[in-house]
Amino acid sequence: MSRKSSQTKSLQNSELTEPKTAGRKRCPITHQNILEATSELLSEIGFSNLTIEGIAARAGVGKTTIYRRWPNKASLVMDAFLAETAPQFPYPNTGSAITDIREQMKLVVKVLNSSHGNTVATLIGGSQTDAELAEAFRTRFLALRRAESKAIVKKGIEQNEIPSSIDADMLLDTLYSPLYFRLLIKHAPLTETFVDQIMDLVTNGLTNNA
Amino acid sequence: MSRKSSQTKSLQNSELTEPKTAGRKRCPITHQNILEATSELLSEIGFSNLTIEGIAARAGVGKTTIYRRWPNKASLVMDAFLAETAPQFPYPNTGSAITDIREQMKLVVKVLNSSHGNTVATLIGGSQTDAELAEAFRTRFLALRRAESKAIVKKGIEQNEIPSSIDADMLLDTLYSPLYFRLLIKHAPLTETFVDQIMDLVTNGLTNNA
DNA sequence: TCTAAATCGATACGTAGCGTATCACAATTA
DNA sequence: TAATTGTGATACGCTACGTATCGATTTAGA
Repeated sequence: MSRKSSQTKSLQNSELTEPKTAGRKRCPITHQNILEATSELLSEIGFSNLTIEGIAARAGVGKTTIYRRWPNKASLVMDAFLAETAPQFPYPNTGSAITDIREQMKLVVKVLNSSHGNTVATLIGGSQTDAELAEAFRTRFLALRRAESKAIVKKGIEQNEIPSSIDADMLLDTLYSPLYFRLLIKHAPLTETFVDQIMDLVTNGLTNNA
Repeated sequence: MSRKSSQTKSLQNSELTEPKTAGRKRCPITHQNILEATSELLSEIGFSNLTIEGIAARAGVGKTTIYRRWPNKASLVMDAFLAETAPQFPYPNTGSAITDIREQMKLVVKVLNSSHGNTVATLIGGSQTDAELAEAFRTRFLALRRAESKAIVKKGIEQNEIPSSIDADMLLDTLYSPLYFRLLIKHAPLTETFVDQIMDLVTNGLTNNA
């Protein structure tokens, strides 16, 4: 087991405190090319059909270089996905927390209906047999949006739009899960109308016939 | 391309109208052994790690025999899954439709928390890169339970528990998706309490602070 | 009873991608 | 200049794919 000193190789964002050692640097353009090739292939053929050799070929890079920089496919794919998708989910800020959430849900629908949707689906799919990918998806993607959403729920509670007895995780799961479920199963279309229906149902309730 | 006359090979349930031709019969015990080996391996290692050769070895069968009977892995896995799981989701019949659904959701939680849960997750996961598996999962598994559920919703509307304006598919997606989402993402536990919270939220609504 | 048809398990085949190792060369630092 | 590290190329053994072929076995019908 040879020790490679500067090996980053992780699911966290790279390059925090480079130890500054001798030797040739890793080319950042190569890094970019690999991430782009991964993104392209991911949306074209999906996670499980993705091969390191295929990515290397598309990026014009030796596959050794990829294995040197990422410990596994999941890690690479997650980096590529986040680099591309992180700026895609801005949170609106209207006066009402409920309206904020409703609008954000419609934004999620837009993204899930774009080419990114297939990627998200394929990542959740791959997570079912790749524990590292699953962990990366939870901590590096979902947890971030969940934290934002919880802040809005908190605002809603302070503004008396949402009862303080409500469990935020439960509420957010109830609102957002149907979007992901339709993305994954494709048994019914994923539309903005669907968002409105869910939101109306959850705000008014069945007994409060709207 | 040699023509094999009696080849069943489909995602529908086999043996409808056997053309009754000459030649040796397919051994039904072999059939059973293959399905059982598939179920075992599926819950042990998941869909995408499953190999036909592995199944053949476990079942004590030549892999040719499997390829002769099923067109692909998805088809075989779906047959194995349904043979094992079909009788697992009985619908309760209390007086109230809402209560029926609540109890059935708790039953689903039980199943998803059992070893079958891993299988369901792995099937949905595999569906993201296998269109045939996806189609089979929708039509041979989900559609059946969805039909049952819709009947209960209809009963609920007739009994004035549920407003007639409600879209049944939307309602059922809102109720059940969070269960599957927690199964797939594993970001929070899947409990009967969770079911109660969802049901309370959807019946009372946010404004009707329960 | 004999013949044609179909299944059976076993085995071999070429193909693809895995992850590792080794190479000569290039870039960087001390 | 010398030591160190990254780079792309190539070769390695491995596993599973899906197909083809084999002799043996079971079955239906003439």
